[in-house]
Amino acid sequence: MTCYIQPFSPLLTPPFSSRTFSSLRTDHHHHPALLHEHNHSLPLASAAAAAATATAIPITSPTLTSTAATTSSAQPLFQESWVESLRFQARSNLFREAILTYIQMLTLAGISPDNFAFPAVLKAVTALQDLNLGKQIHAHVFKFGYASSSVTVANTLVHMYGKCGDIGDVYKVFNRMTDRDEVSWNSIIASLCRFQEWELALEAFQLMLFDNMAPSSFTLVSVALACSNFPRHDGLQLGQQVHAYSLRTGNWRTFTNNAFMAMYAKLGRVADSRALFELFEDRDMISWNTMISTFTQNDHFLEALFFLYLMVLDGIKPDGVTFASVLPACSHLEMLDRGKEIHAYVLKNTNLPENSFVGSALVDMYCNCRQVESGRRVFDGISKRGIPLFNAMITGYAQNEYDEEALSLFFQMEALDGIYPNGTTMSSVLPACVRCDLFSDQEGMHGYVIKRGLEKDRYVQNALMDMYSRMGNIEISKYLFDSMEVRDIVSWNTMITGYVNCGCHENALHLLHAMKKVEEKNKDDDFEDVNRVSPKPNSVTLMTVLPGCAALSALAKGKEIHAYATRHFLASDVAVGSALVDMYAKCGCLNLSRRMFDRMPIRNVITWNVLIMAYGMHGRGEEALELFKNMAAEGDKSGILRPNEVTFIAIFAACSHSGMVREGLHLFHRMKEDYGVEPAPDHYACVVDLLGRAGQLEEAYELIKMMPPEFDKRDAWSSLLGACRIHWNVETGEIAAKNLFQLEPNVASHYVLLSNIYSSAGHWEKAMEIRKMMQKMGVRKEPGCSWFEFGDEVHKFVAGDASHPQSEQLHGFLETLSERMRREGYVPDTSCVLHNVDEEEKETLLCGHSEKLAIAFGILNTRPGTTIRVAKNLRVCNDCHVATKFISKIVDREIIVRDVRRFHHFRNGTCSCGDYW
DNA sequence: CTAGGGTTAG
Repeated sequence: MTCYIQPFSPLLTPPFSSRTFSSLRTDHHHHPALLHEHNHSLPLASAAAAAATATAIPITSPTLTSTAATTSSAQPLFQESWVESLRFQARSNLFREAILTYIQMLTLAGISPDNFAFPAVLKAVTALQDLNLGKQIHAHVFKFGYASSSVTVANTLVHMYGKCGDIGDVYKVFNRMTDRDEVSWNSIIASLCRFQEWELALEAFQLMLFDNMAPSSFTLVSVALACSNFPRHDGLQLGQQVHAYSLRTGNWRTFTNNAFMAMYAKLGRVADSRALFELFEDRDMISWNTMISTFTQNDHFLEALFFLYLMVLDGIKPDGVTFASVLPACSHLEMLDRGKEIHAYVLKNTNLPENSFVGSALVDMYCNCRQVESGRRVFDGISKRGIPLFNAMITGYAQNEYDEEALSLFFQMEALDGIYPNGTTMSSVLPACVRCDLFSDQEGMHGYVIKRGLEKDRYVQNALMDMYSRMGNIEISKYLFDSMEVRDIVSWNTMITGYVNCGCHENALHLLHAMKKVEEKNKDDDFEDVNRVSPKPNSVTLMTVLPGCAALSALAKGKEIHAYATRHFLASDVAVGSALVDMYAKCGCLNLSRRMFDRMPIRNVITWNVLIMAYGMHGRGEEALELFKNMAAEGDKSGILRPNEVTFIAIFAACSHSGMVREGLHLFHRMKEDYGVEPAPDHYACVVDLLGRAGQLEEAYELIKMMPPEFDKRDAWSSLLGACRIHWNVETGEIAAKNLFQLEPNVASHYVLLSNIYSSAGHWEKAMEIRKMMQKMGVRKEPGCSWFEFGDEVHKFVAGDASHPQSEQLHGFLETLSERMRREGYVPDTSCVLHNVDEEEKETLLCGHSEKLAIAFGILNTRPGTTIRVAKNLRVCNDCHVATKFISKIVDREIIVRDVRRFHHFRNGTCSCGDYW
C-alpha cells in the first residue's frame, strides 16, 4: 500500500480562515481521557493505508498505545483549521482525504472532533459506503458527548446508516434524538425508502406533520417516491394530495417536480407526468430523462423516441440514463435501425460504451430484435460486468431459444466472473434448461435454486412450476403451486396451462373455478392486504383455459367464460376472441363460432386460421376456401394480414375432409409462388392425407418420395398409413408402417393401425404378429377416452374402465340398444377390435368404446330431444360410427361427436360427413 | 436528499 496522500501537501493544509485566527486553542485539556488513552504518533503510512482501505480508524486500535510520539509538536494544533480543512475536503468530494484528515486530527494533532467535524467525516464515510468506519465514528460521537448537543450530527448519522447500515441502526439513532428538525424527518423518511419500507416511510411522514414540522421540497421527494411504490389507488390519492400541497405552498424545486413526474410515471399516469414536465420551465437533464422513462415504463414507445429528439433539439446532451431509458423503446418496437443509430451515437460521442447500464439496454435491444450475436458483442465489450448485464444477455439467449448459450453463460458467470445468479437469472435460464436437449439435470437446477436461497422468489417459483409441467411432472408443479405463500396471476396461469398441456383439462377448469373463488373472497375482505395479489383471471387465463373447454366439448363452461370475458372487457382481445371462435367451433357450434368471429373488432391471422379450421372440421370445405379467399383479399387491402403456414394446414385439412382434392392440390402447388409460404413437412403430411383419404394412395406415396430428403417424414407416413386403413390397402400400408416402425418405434397407434389393416383384410396371423411386436417393444396404446359435459361437471369415460358410478347402468342400456340396432340391420364391424386379444382388450370389447358409453350417459341423463355432444381423444372408429347412426335414429336425438380431427353430426340415421372421413 | 438496468404464463 503506497501512501499516496502527502500529510502536509497543500491539499491537506488547513485553509486558515478568519475564524481560525480568532480562536487559537489546542483543546488538549478538554479531553484528557483521549490523550491518555491514545498516543498521537500514528505512523503516517499506516494511517493513509487505513484511510485508503477504509476499514478501521486507528483510534480504537490497541497498537497505537505502544508507539512513541515524535512529530506531534510540529503540527498545527488549531482545531478550527483542522475542521475547516475536513469540511472543505468533504464538500469537494475528496472523501478519502477527508477521512485521513479526520484521523490525523485525532491522532497527530490530538484534537477532538466537534459538531462541524462529524457531519463532514460522516459524509465521506457515507459516500464510501463503509459501515465499519461509520460505526467507529458513531462511537466517537458518543465518546465526545456531542450526540445530544447537535441535531445535525444525529441527522448525518441517520443518513449514514440509511446508506450503509440496516434499518435497525437507523431507528436506534433516530429514536434517541431529543430534538428533531426538518432534516431529521427527511433523513428517516429517505432511509425508510431506501429499505423499501414504503408504508413506514409514509407513516413517518404523517408523524412529521403531527409534530408540526413543515415538509420541505426535500421531504416531498421521498414522499413522492414512497407513494409511487404503494398499491395504485392509495399511492395515487396520497401522492396527489402531497403534490397539491407542494403547489399550494410553492414548496418545490426542479428536483421535486422530477420526483413527482417519476411518481406519476410509476402509477401509470403518463398524462400527469407530462403535464408537470411541460408546466415547469426550468427543466434539467433529469426532467428529460424522467419524461422519457415515463414513456417507456408505460409502453408509450414512440413518444419516448420523440422526446429524445426534442431533448437533443433543446440542446441537452443525453447521458447514460437517457440511453438506458430510451433503448427499451427501440427494443419493444423492434426498431433495430433506430437502436443501432443510438448505439453509434454512444460509441462516437460519449464515453459510455463501457457503461454497463447502457450495455444492458443495448444487449436487450439487440436480442429483442433477434440480433443475438450483436448483443453478445456489446456484452463482450463491457469490462465491468454486473448481474444486470449477465441477466440481459442470458435472457436474450433464452428468449431466442439459444438455450445452450444461455446455459453456458449461466455457468460461466459464477465460475469465471464470480457473480452469483439471482432470481431474475434463474427465471430466465429455467425455460432454457427445460428446452435444451443436451441438458438433463433439471432437478439439479431446482437444487441450485434452493442452495442460493432463491426458492421464495415468485418469478423463480413460477418458472420452476412451468419447468416441471413441461417435463410432464405436473404433480410437482402442483406441489410447488400449493406451497407458494403468495401466488400471482402468472402462478395461476402457469398451473392452468400446465394442466391443459398435460391433457388434464378437468383440473384446469377446476383451478379456474378456485381462482375465481379466491378473487371473490378477497373482494369481500374489509382489510386489504397489499402483499396478497388477487388472482383476477386475465386474457392469458382465458386463452389458456378455453382450449381445455374445446377439448372437452364443454360448451356450458365455455359460454360461462365467454360471459366472464364480456363482463371484464376481455372479449375484444384478439387472443381471447380467437380462442372463443375456436372453442365454439370445437364444441360443435359453428354458427356461434362464426358470430363471434364477425363481432370481433380486431382479427389477426390466427383468428382467420381458427375459423377456416372450424369450417374444415365441420366438413364445409367450400366455405373454408371461400374464407381463405376473403382473407387474402382483406390482406391485400390492409397489407398486414397474410396467410401463413398454419393457414395452409387449415386449408388442406378442410379440403381433405370434404374430398376437394383438386382445389387442395392446386393451392399446394401455388402456395410458395402466390403466397410466399414455403411448403413444410406438415404441409406434405396434410396433402398426403388429402390424396390418401380420396383413395389416391399411389399419388400419396409418390408425394412422400418427392419430399426433400432433409424433411421429417413421420407425419406424412402416418397420414398414408391412416389412409391405407380406410381403404384396406395392405401393401402400401406395410410400406408406411415399416418406415414408421423405424422412425418412431414407440408410437402405439402405428402398430394398431397396421394390425387393423391386417385384420380387416382377414390376415389374422399377421395382425397377431404386430400385436406381439408391440408387446415386445413395450408399447401401450393410449386408452380411448370420451367426455360429456353434464351440469357443472365434465364426465370422463375411458374404454374398458368401469369406474364411472353409472357404469353398470350404461352397459345394460347399451346392450338393450344393441339388440334394437341389430333388428334395424346393424352389423358390428369388428375390424378395429383385435381378435385373440389380451385381457385389457377383452374388456374393451365387452364395454364398448368410450364414445358409446358417453353417448349412453347422455341419453340416460338429459331430457329427450337434447342434443348430445361428445368429445373424443382419438379418432372415431368405424364400428362406433355405424352404431351411432343407428342410435341417433332409434332414440331420435342429434348426436355430435368430435374426435381429434373433425365432427360427426348424427341425425336420424345419417352422419354429416356422408361416411367420408 | 431527485432519474435508470430485468425475469416467469401466452
